[in-house]
Formats: sequence, structure tokens, C-alpha cells
Amino acid sequence: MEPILQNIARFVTLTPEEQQHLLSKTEVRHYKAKTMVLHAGEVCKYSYFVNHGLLRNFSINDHIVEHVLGFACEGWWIGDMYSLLSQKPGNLFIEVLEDSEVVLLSKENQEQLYHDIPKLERFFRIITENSLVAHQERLMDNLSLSAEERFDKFCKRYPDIIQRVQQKQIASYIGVTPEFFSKMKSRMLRK
Amino acid sequence: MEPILQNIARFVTLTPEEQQHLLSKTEVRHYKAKTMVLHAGEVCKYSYFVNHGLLRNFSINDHIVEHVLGFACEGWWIGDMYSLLSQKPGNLFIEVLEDSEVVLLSKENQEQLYHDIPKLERFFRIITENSLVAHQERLMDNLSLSAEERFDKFCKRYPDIIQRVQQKQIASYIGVTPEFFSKMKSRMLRK
DNA sequence: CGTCTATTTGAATGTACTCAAAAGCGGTGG
DNA sequence: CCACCGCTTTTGAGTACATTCAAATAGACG
Repeated sequence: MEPILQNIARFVTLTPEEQQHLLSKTEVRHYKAKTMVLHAGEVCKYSYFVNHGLLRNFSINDHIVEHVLGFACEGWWIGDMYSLLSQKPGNLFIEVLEDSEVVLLSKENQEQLYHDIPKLERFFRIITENSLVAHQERLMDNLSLSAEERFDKFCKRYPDIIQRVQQKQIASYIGVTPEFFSKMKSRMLRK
Repeated sequence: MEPILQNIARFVTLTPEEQQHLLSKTEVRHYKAKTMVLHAGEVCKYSYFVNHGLLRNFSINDHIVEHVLGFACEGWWIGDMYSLLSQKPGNLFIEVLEDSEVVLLSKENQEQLYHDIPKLERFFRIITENSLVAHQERLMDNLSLSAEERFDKFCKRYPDIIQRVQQKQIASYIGVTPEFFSKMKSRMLRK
């Protein structure tokens, strides 16, 4: 079964006809690593579901420093929610980190599907709620935990990601500089 | 019209019957300032909509340091989303900062309403999406901005809140100690 | 009016950053 | 297949932003 259908089946049950209808509204694309799927300043037109591979989204400060908002590998959704909802130019870049197969669902088709299949509105409500909870926790962690503790949490929560991305990406996600992250890592290993 | 109905009317249109049905599923309560509406360790049973007054939610580290997740005044929703969704004990306290009138919507009634009035599922999807966008932005701000810049943003975004809460609450929301916040404030005034 | 809490101020400390340079690693072309 | 180039990671020294601890002052509330 299509990964995206499995993903949706976690929370709602679609009939075969509904599944087909959904798939007919999506588009599959293949990207090579290092592709920029979305640039800051552009309007985000799609929700992206990762069949296979790895992507990240991030913003840039003063045209210099990158800050990673998140990673998405197999079975994850990614996008620029601000831009997608408002249809205004966003601040996020979406970059492909490994050769990937991605399912694209345009905003118009997504809204169409909410109308055609109300269960999908429920599905997206639920995953948005879960994402919100995760962001709230990460926010509180950034307010209350040290860099080491944030790294520990990242390791536990995303053990697979660590093996697949450069450590400067993890440093950025954690919220420290690559230099500091390197020192912190060797300090932690020594224990 | 009831504030909660006005709030919902921002995104979906309910018939008078639907409005009545919704109201019949809610409960209005009055709280005195300093009341703890929810304690960490309890299961959150309700979504809270503020008719009038001011609340905050926060967590506590090592039984010492508080970290403010957010404030909610007239027209805002508040709760412990993690606990509400999972029905497990949460980490958040919800405290009343000013004498308040609050509308309570229990989890069961909320799910019932999703079924009875699908438009409400849309409503909650939309406000959850908006909340997620706000949390993403706050997260990126915490990763990339200085304490002064975060305070500036807070002032612009919540000009009304500043006048109504202790500055240690703002310090905690921003992510600095009360002492540092005090020094930062006087430093900023000198310019 | 007195008590309790919030805010301010100061000094010492620590965590994380900046800048700079060296070492490591990966991909590409000759 | 090796050598080179560019980028990532490591390491070090100096710095800055924010914290901790302590004490004084101000403010709120009964």
C-alpha cells in the first residue's frame, strides 16, 4: 500500500474509492540531494509527504546563519505552514538532504479533499495537533534545558536522523553553533 | 452574542441551532485570581476559552524554575494540549492571573461536537494550524534572536498583555531570569 | 502598618559564541 | 586510482551574554 495511505490510516479509515480519490489529487516527484524544493521569499504551494529519503526546512538570519526548524524522513510531512496557510511569501527553505521520493499535495487539492472527504479534515486536524504538542515541548525544552540535555532528548527522539545528517544540522536544530556542538560532543564522550 | 460564538464565526458559520447545541455542551465558570485551574500531574479534561480575564500556563523545572508557555486573555483558548489529547497526566499548570470568566469544553463534548457539527472540526483545525505557526515562529525566534529582540517582538505582538502581568512572567516567557530582564529593560530605556 | 513578594542593583561566575587555524572527509576530475 | 578542492569538524584563545547569589529597595495586599 502507498506509504501516504498507511500514514493516513493511523487516524482515519478511508474506503478504497476515497483512497483512489486522494491519490488522484497528489503528485509524486523525485528529487536529488541538495535540491532546494522551496526558497524563502516564495509562496509555499504544497504539503510534502516523504515516501523515501530525507528533507529539512530552515530559515536564514541576516543572510548568514541557518536555523533548522525540522527534518522529515520516510512517513513524515513537511512544508512551510505559515506560507501555505497565508499564501504569502515565507521565510523557510526546504532542502533535500538525500535523494528522495516525495508526494505533493497542493493547497487547493487539500482544501478540495477536506470538502470531498471530511475524514481527511479530521486527519489533518489530528496531525496538526500532534505537531503542535511536539513544538510546545521543544519550546519548553529550549527555555529550560541545557544544550547537552537538548541533545540527549534529540538523540532519544530521533535516533535514526542522527546517523543521516551532518552534525552542524543537529547543532542548528538544538540551537548551538557547530563549534560549540563539537566541543560539547567530545566533552560528553569523555564521560 | 456570546464571545465564544464570535470567536468561532471568524472561520466558520454556524446556524442558530448549531450555536445553541454548541453552547449546551459548554459550561461557564468564574475563577478568582491566583486559582490553579490545572496542576501538573493531573489529566487535562477541558479546553478553556476566556470570556473575560487573564490566565497563563506554565511548567516547572526541578520544582523551582517556572517557564511560561503562554498567556490567554479575552477571546483566547488555553489548555494543556498534550494532556488533553493523550489523556495522560501533563506537565503544565494553568493559573488564573485576573478574576476571570471562562468557558469549559470537555474533551468528550468536543469530540461529540466534531461529529454533530463537522464545521467545528474545521474550526479547531484552523486555530490549531494558526497556533502551530505561532509556535514555530517563537521557536525560531528563540534560536536566532537576542533577549532584547525577543522582548521587542513580544511587545509588538502582545501590547495589551504587558500592562497586565508581572514582569517576571514576561521574563519567563521570553526565556531569561527576572534579574536579567530587569537590567535589560533599564538598559533599553536608556536608549 | 506590617508582611510578603516583586523588582532593582552589583559582583562573580559560567555557558555558549566569535574568530582563527588546523585536521579530516567526501566527491570530482584528471 | 589518486590528488585536489571544498566543506565539515575539531581545537584553542579571547569575549560576550546571561546566570547565580546576595542584598537593598519598592510595591501590593490583607
